Amino acid sequence: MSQPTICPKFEKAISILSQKWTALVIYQLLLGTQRFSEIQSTIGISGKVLADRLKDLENQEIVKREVIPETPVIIEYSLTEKGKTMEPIIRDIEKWSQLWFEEDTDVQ
Amino acid sequence: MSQPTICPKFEKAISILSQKWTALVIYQLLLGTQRFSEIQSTIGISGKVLADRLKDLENQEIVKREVIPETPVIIEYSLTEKGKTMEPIIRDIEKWSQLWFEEDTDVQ
DNA sequence: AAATTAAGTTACATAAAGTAAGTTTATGGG
DNA sequence: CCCATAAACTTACTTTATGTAACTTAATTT
Repeated sequence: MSQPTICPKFEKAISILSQKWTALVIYQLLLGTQRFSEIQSTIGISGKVLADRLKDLENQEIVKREVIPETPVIIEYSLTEKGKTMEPIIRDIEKWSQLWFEEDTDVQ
Repeated sequence: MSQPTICPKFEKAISILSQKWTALVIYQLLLGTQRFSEIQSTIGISGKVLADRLKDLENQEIVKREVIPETPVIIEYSLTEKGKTMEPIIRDIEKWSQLWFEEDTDVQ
């Protein structure tokens, strides 16, 4: 007998969100446009992995990259419309976390 | 100047959900109680990693493990109350995926 | 006693993430 | 002109996570 199968669209979404750091990057960008170094120091991700994630998210059209020709050059990252529609997901995670991790001691 | 910091409860929730396979395991268990081998063959995870994930989720009290003393022994996994309250998160991901990945060809 | 079955576990291989130093590009100072 | 500075990466290398396939355990049934 054949196994039930998982919707490929859902699997795709999950594969994006289950990459380490992706959800935190999106969470940060929900606060508004940010620069590479801001994201990096706020969430504590390495430059290498952040560059990777931002490229992936750009390819997925979740994040938009803008070059500001100042000196030294500044890059601004922000969410696209597609990215902004992920807000309910992030907010639900936020709400759930507040509900179920009461004390700091629960969080290790 | 000090960097803004991320809520540790939120980070904790994210660290659970951003592990590979975790969301898919929970998604499966939202369908009801399932056995190890059912989860394994439906989502296509290796036995090793599934055993890991189920242990983690049990420790987090998201999943409940029940031994059915038949022969050979059967283990039933299901969501706890805490686990069930993750449903909105999973449903939002599902909705978002349906909205933004229109064609199978988008999904690689 | 050998075979069967579910739920793992183990040993080993590959892929992903972490770390720290280096690169690029554009100025502004000496 | 040459050196320093600063932001955004990149590279080389190490450590951790995941994948693969064979093996283990325990209770039957043949």
